[in-house]
Amino acid sequence: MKARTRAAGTARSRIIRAARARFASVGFEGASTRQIAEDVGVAQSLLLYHFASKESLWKAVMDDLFVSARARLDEAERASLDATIPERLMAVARLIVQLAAEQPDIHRLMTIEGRSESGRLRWLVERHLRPIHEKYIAWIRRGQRTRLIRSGDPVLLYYSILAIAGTTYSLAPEIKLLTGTPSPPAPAAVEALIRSLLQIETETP
Amino acid sequence: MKARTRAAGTARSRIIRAARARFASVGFEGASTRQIAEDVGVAQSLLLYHFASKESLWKAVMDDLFVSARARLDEAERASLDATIPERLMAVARLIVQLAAEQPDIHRLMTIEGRSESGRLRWLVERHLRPIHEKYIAWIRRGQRTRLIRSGDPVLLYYSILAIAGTTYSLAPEIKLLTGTPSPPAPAAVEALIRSLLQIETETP
DNA sequence: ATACGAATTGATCGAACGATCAATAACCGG
DNA sequence: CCGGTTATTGATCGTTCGATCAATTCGTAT
Repeated sequence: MKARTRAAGTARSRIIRAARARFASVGFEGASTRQIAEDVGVAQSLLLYHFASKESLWKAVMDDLFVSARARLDEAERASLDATIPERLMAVARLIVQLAAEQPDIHRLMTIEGRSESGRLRWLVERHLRPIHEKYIAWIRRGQRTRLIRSGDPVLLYYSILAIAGTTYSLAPEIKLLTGTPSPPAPAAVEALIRSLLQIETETP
Repeated sequence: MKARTRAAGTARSRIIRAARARFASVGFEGASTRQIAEDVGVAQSLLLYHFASKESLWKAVMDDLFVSARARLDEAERASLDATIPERLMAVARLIVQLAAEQPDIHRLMTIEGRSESGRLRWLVERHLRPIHEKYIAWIRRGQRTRLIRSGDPVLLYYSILAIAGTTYSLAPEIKLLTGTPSPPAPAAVEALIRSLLQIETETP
């Protein structure tokens, strides 16, 4: 009955992969459904058969991205259930760095979309960002109350984590051109920087 | 002979301003010369009269942005000539935060373009980014040699400064939607975060 | 005032855009 | 092997894209 054919699921998911790359590269308005279809090797009309419109394709890309990201975040949370709040936060930060290194597209997509209060941004905030962000910002607040995390605007601290992790890998081509270094910094180095940013280590200042 | 008419200069610069906003909003490929011309209130053909092509308009936007930014950076350097290296770096960082707050477009443009080793990125790196970045990365190295700045990859540290300053203000719409807070963090708070990131304050760990 | 160069416009080109639709190919339970 | 659902294609619509060009207005030096 509901059994998805192998070929169909494959085409659909390959379209999503190609669309993610295009959207991250040239933005929503700059990406063309014809170009994406050509990347995959299918007709452009197939794209609009699986996804009713360019916008719903974009939403499918974001869903695909965040569903898997949130699953891994939940896993990281469960694995650190009996640690202190700062260490649980670092476990999450470690995964964020890892995700940014694996898929720099995420950060590019977010930076491109976070620019204005568009309908797409509103959709993204309510559907995916709010559940994630509010939880970890609350964590930061809890850590600050017990002086285990440095003081300061929790939102600023949280977005600084995302910023460092994201730009390090999303600007890799620029950094490579600039320094000649072929490979970006190791996740461990980025994680160490975030740890010192939050001043997680000692109990009292 | 060479005297530029007032109206001409005005139209040209108004086109540059509108183009910067559009490029920052929807990227190079997503921006249309017609839309930019409409924003300014002139014919689309005037746009291609002042700038030979869409790409040369983009380059004019970048030149305009970086010429003024570099002038202010030079000024900040001169004003801190007799301070220590870490404090000179913080003077520069302060200005970077200020620039990011005044013109969040800069960071969006850079994130969008820094994505791939395109011709435009190469042009930008050689013409503007390299002279700026290499200087301050060298400053970080000098500060690290005398233990006045925390150890670690200087490139990672430098881009972390840009990342924190940039995303704080370029993602302001997203943060506003998420938290309801109408105004982004004050530059002073961002500057303080950067200072602690570089661990500028004490002499020995 | 007038003549000349710079600024600005409107019309137009071929190409590419998102979207729609009818026709065909592939799949699979009976 | 058949019948119906699903997947895929090719043709086409109206719109918009970057670019070109001739025609027109504007500003200023003479």
